[in-house]
Amino acid sequence: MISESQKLSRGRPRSDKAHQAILRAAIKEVSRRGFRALTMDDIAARAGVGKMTVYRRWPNKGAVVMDAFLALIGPETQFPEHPQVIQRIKMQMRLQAKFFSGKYGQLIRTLLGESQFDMELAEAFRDRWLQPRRQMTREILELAVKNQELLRDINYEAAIDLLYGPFYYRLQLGTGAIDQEFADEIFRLAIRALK
Amino acid sequence: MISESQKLSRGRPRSDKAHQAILRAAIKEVSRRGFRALTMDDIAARAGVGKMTVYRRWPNKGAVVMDAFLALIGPETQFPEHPQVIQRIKMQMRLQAKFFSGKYGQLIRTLLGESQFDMELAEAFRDRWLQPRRQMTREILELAVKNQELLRDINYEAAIDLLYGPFYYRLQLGTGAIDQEFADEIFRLAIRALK
Amino acid sequence: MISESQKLSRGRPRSDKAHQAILRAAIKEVSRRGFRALTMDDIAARAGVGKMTVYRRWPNKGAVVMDAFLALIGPETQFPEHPQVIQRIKMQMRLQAKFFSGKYGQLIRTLLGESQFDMELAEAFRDRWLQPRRQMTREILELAVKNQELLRDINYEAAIDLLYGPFYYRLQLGTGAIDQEFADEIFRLAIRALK
Amino acid sequence: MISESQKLSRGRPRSDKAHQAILRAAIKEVSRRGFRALTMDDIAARAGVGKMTVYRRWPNKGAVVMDAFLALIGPETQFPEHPQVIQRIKMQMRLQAKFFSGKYGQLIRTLLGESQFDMELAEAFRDRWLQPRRQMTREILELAVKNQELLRDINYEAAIDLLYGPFYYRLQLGTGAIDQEFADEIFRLAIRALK
DNA sequence: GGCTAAGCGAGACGGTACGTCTAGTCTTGGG
DNA sequence: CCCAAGACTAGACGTACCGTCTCGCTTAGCC
Repeated sequence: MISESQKLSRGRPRSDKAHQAILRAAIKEVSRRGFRALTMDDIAARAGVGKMTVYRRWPNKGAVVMDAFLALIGPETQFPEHPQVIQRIKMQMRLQAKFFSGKYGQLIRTLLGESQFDMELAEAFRDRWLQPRRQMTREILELAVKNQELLRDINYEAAIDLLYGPFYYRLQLGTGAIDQEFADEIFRLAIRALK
Repeated sequence: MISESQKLSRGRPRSDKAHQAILRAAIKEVSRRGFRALTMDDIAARAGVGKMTVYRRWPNKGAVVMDAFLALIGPETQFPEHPQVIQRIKMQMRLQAKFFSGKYGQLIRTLLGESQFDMELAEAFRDRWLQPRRQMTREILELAVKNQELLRDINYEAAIDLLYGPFYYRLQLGTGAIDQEFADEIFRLAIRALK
Repeated sequence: MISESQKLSRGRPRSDKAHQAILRAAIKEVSRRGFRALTMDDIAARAGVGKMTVYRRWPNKGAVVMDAFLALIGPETQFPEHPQVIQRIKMQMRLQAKFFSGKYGQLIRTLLGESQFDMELAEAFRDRWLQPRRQMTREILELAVKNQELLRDINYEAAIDLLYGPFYYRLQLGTGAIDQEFADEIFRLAIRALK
Repeated sequence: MISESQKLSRGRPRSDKAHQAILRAAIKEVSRRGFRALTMDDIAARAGVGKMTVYRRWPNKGAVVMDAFLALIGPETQFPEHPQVIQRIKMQMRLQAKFFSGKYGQLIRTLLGESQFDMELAEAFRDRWLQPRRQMTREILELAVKNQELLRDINYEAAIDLLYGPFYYRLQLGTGAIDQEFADEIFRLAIRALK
């Protein structure tokens, strides 16, 4: 936790309005022009903000766009409820398929690509996007094991890689469509491997 | 073949020495400084070559490095022979695990990352690196089906994604080690799904 | 006088301590780093004062430094007494020579240079530094005329320019040393022209 | 001398067209907007040139404008011919008065002001603008001495300071008009001191 | 003794220019 | 027509400073 002493900090407090404006501008501009063509000047200008205000908060455009992405669309792609627990995974995989092939698929590819050149970005992607979803998947798998829907003694990490690896593979390599059919087939195969 | 028409071209022929020097320089520099920090000037200077000479042959640094990569390490990671055909996949997956976690893993990550911003690079990666390996895998799977080592009616594309997706996933996302244990586990699960 | 109307102002009165601290900081920092490298942030920080407190009192760093300069060294370089009135000018020119070639010569150059870009600063320099000295010189010259030490019908403005122009010329252009010898020679020539 | 070996230098030679365009742009823009408001981007844009091309040749805008000034108007303000040699100085002083009070007077003030903050600039001003004129003046004075128009044993440096100091003093301090009357009066007084 | 207006230190704000860097192209003389 | 060298245009980068604004907090004089 950041200590209370920082609450006592003096001087003008950072503007939340500027913060939000920057995130909105980042998403808007990255959608309009793509990540590479996007510039910090663009973001600042579109947000009606000085460049320093952006750099005070984020070290580079990758970090801005990552934060914007996570703030905006993090809350989506939840695991829907379902009486039969492993079906929750299937449902979420269908959502993910739709998500990856839609307008944000390109954005994820971009962030993932950029992460290869920026360790902090990679860490943020892992910790704030990937891990929460892996954790949820793991809990569901554990429950399914307890319900005897799946084998005991699953290697959970490998199992999750098997379920989701193919999605990111197709997203990045473009070897085929990411649609409901694909999601269902991967789900079918992976579950077959675990049952 | 395009060679004959080039024989007719007038003027000084392109120097193969320069070509090789550029590829060597690209590999050397990309290893030393990383892809992002690498510049075309670096490559040209290290190769003792004018920048024009590089641009005459490749449109940007991604393309140079991709070519250097494929020329250097394309021949490796073959599918070893094995009497039981699906074991050839297992063997190759072990090789791939070693390869991905070694010094060239970083390079692949980089090229893959850069591909997200450069369609031509992505295409080159798909066509010259990925597809030959997928094709080989497919032929082996088809042979295994014929030998009744695997089920009939396999969705080959999905099957290959299931086998290799987890490798690229771990390579890019860094969610775990890529070692022989991992390779064997993914192989075991995927084959179990197909048998 | 404006003082009475200010007495009526309500609220917290301006802190004289802050005022003095700013002037001291300005002199200290401008000596240490030079005028160009000096920033308002520097001055405020060194004075232990908010930037607002500086800007409430002066419009820019030129004005601060000018005030600091005049407050600090205004009282110096007086015209010494002498029974033969024109000798007072000679004495003062020697003082000025010492002053211009000493540590404050650089500061005057700087303020004069900055004045070329700032009308208010130029005005302040003229009205608060130059004119009092020109006025004093004029009175001495008039007295000398009355005493028949000099010709009647002197063009006083031109005469003063002749006396002091060479000092500022050497100060700014650096064409030679500004020492007692120089002062005496200029004095000798100028007086010769007026006698 | 810069050695001949530089003539052998390889690569594309610096473009004289760009060089001239930059100097023209600098003069045009500095006249239009003033020195402070002028920016390197302006100069480059107006010259149709990349910023690097400007920075490759000059370290800052002061240096560009100084070079532009000297290239453009250096050739002017010569010493006219006259049968009585010291009259040549009078004539030149009238030209200088016209020059200082005209459109380039402001530019000289500016360069002189900027020189207070930039040693190289000050040096350029001294060596390339001031010294040639001082040298010419000195030669004329020496000739006048030989012709017995002036006293023997003149301190030439002080004499030149006496002649020209008042011009720069009025230019910089604005204590009065710089017109023919002023020029003639300063000339009359200074020559009276030397005769 | 409480009210209220202005000043206080701190530091974030919008803006602008800086000087550096890289990309990809062009221009030399020479092979 | 290719080569090495290096200058070219274009434009993003991240830093610095400007002069203003916004906090929570004094510090006075006036009721």
